Amino acid sequence: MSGQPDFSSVLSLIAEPSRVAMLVELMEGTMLPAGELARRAGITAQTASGHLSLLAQAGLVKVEAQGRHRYYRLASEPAANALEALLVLAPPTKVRSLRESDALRRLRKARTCYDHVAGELGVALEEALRTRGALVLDGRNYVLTGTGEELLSELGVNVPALRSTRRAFARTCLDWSERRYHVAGALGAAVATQFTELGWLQRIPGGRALCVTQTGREGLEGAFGLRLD
Amino acid sequence: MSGQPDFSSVLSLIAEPSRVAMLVELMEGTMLPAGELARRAGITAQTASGHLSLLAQAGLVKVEAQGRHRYYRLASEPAANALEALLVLAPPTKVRSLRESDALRRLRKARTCYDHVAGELGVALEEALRTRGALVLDGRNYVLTGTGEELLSELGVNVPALRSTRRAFARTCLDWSERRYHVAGALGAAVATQFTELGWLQRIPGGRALCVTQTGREGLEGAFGLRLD
DNA sequence: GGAACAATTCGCTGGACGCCGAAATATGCT
DNA sequence: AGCATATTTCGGCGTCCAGCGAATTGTTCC
Repeated sequence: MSGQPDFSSVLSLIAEPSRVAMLVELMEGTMLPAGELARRAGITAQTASGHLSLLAQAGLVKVEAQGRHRYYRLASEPAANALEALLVLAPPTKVRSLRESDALRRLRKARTCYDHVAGELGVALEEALRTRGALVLDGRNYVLTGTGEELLSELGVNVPALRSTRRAFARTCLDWSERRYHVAGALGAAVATQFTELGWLQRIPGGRALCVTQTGREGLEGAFGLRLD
Repeated sequence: MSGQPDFSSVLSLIAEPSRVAMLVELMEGTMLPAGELARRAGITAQTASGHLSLLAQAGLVKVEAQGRHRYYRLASEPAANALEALLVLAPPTKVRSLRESDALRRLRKARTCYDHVAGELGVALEEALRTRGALVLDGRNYVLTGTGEELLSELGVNVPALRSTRRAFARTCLDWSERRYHVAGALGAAVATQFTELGWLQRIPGGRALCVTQTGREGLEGAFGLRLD
């Protein structure tokens, strides 16, 4: 009846509890895969997929395909602004449980992404390798230079063996906590394995979290000049 | 699992078509009786009554009884601000004016956004200043040139005083009705105040609607070459 | 090639809610 | 008092849609 512009369609899209939960997760500015968003919103992957499809169609989020993952992020600044304005109206913020917060912080620090190193450590490692001329970005892949092969070989990584496998040698992988790329593929996996072998990293069973040992701190600083907090 | 602040309850309340229509009507600042709101939203009195009851319960509107009428108005400044921010998300203006409400048309024309001028007037003002070389866009801010400072000083705006305040000098602000930028920040507020002081604009107390006086029309054309419909 | 995993599409169901008709309450007018 | 108007409450009806199970597509790993 009322010939008003359609305010409510976008608003009701945001209003739905699961959807707004996912949008809030994205407010941080990070990109998150669909499955992770589903988990955080407490819904199944199918439901989340439907929601994300609608949000993308409305131009609220944008998606970037990365292998079998699809990373979502907030599309526009007005969207973030409106969400912030809502904070004023929303009832007082409840505090997240400390346990969750700790887990999240640990994951941010260092974790495995499938079989390679991600998180701050993974990103820092990638950056150190590139600034040292050991690694060069080439589209979705990395090229390991002679310098890089020498450096990693000294640490016990058998680079020639990796090149002969059918698995992609060194792929870029997008990090959800850092929103930057790190090294995946055969090389990434081998580095993670070798660092664990050297006692630099310890995997926390049953999760993706990684722990950097004291030996690891020293080793990483010696080999790559990395200083970890 | 939902450790989130409860965005969705407030937002879904706003998102409903009939309710947002009534809220937009109230954005003008006037108080309206329940029956009038029902008529403008194109619903029956019973339905509107239910909606208004919910909105009042959520603290978005307040009610004042006068005789057998009950006058509703927006409850708070944060509520108006949140509406302003949310409307930015609405899809680009469709076929304008199928049967657009008078209130909405007035808000489109000229209104205050927080404390500065928005709507067609705000956008036209920004455009006039830029084409005259008085204002230059610089990311999220504007830079006022010497020409601009001279121009505004002639109208009685104390520009140097504005620069010494801690508030951002001149920010861009996105307009929901025009989908273009206008001038906010200390400068935007000072301009709105000064224009009101000069008798060019009249503000409806407690509301966002602005009225351009005949003096204002002449003054705006003389100073900025603005021709208003 | 086959298994595993991420993500999407489809079909269905149960619950939520906007809407109005009818009736009730409250105020104002004559 | 009697009638008209303004608003609210109640009960039901119809619709919309979030949610999940099942099946499909696409990618990675062995």
